[in-house]
Amino acid sequence: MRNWEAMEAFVEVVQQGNFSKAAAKLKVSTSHISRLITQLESQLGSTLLFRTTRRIRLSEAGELYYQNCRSLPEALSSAEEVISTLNQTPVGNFKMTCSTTFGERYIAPIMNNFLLDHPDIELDFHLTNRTVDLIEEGYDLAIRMGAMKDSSHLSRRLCNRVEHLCASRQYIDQHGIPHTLAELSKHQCLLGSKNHWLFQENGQRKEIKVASQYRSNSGVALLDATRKGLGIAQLPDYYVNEYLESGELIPLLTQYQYPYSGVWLVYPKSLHPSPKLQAVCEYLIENID
Amino acid sequence: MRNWEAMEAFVEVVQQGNFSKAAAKLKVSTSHISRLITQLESQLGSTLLFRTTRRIRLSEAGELYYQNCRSLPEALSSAEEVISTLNQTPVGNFKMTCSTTFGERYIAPIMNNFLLDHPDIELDFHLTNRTVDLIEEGYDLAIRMGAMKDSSHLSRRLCNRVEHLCASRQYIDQHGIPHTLAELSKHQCLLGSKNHWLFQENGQRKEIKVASQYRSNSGVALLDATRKGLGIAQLPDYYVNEYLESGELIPLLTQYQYPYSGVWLVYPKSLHPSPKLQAVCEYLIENID
DNA sequence: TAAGATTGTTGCTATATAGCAACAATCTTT
DNA sequence: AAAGATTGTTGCTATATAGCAACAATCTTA
Repeated sequence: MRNWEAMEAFVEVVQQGNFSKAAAKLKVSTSHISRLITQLESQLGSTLLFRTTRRIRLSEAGELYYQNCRSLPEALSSAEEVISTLNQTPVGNFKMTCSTTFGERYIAPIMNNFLLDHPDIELDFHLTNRTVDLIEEGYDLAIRMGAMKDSSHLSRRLCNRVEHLCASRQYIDQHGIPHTLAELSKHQCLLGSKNHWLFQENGQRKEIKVASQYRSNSGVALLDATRKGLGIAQLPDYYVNEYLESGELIPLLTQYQYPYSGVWLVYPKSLHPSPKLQAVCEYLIENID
Repeated sequence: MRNWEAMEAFVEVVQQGNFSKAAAKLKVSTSHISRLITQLESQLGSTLLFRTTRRIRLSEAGELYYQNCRSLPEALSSAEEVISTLNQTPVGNFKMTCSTTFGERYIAPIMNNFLLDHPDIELDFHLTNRTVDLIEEGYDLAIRMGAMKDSSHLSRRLCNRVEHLCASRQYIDQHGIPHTLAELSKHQCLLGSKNHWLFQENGQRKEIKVASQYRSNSGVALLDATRKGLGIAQLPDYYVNEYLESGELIPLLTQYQYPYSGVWLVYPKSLHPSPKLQAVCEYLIENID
């Protein structure tokens, strides 16, 4: 770990012409400056400046060292300033992901409006039902169904979604209506990305693993299979609301329906969230309904 | 005083890909690295890198900061290297001063030989009888008659010179020979740069202030005045030896002659003398006789 | 699948450090 | 010419700091 502070002190001493002014500028004591310079000269094995009690003069080595170091403090300041301006306002590239249908139907319109208000933000919006590794793949934000527990992420509830367990009239006519969770094992269960269904029994969250001969990470495919009577599926309200209303699909086991299958904003853990992330999150929460 | 070490730690972490390797490279503990990064992020008010326990990834702010800072460690290293090579061997510009005649007659020939052996040294040799301010005017070395006491300089004896008090035969015939120091006040005293003469009485150094109607900072002028019988002068042996031998000038008060009126190498105080200074001093002392 | 290895973080403490005050050496001013 | 102001240096001490060890979270390997 090299002696950066001594270098900065030296450069400042040269520019100010004496130790006292340099100390004042750097907001440290002159004794500190004095010791830093002495130490620097020791490390370099070279006298950098000759000093009387009143005046200083650069040695040839000091002149060389100064010429090579004078730009460094400015460079660091400029680097810090860039970050500072980045912190002032939401700007930059924003990479986010969301499940396909929910994204297309709800998130994309909100984000597009957001971009109209924030022309300095570039959006990179990946719609996929794959659960991506945020940090690994450099995402700023994911919108996930159901909260995830992960030591390196934080999450924030975006809105509440109900997942409806349902089947087509045709399927019910053939297989009957299940009345308990246990009865599900006798039915054709159509699974999505997760290999369990979420219910609530006596106020307790309950994850039920069901055997399945059908899986798809596409809600659209799942919905189609359900409508064609291939089995029972648990689908978010925005897929099935219209079919439940029309009576094409029948809600099942509603007494066990989990009330808060939330939609979450998930982002990498950070003590200092970027303005762009904050702005996007606020805007989404504000405009989701 | 800005946080240079944290910046260096950050750059190293980015380049090494993790905290541990960066710590090893910088020869500090990982805990130190961890705290430096945390502290840097706090100061900048921005998360620079997202970290799982196993992997890190730059945030947009981190990427920007890295791009702006990556060259700084190299720059400092290179500055240090320049000084290091400067320390290896005597090189560079060497500015020195000496009294005119002594310089012309003794020092210049030695320095010219020195330059033949050291083509990398550029000499700036000022011959003057003015007592220059070494530090103020940027001199590396002065050659002075008589040691000087000064808190901001060091000195080293180059050789011994005897200052002969003498007068011309013609002057002695007219004014007689002084036999005591007190008698000098009755004589015409020709003064050089200093306004006193140096003697020894009972082993004690003794500076005698003499009234004078003639002063010159030029030894040549003083010698000429002495030879023409204008008065008594105290002159270094290299001015008068030939005339004392020929009998043209008569030595006076030899029992009071100060034995060690030395010639001194005087240079700005420094804990780490430059190789060029050391080389010049050694060479002069080696070759003065 | 489980045990071991490796990662970054945090509490505790020995160590290093920075500031205060006193000092010596000039320079300035009256 | 003398007193006061200002400079850089140094001893002392309160404070900050860096390393150790323990830890939690993950990845690797058998």
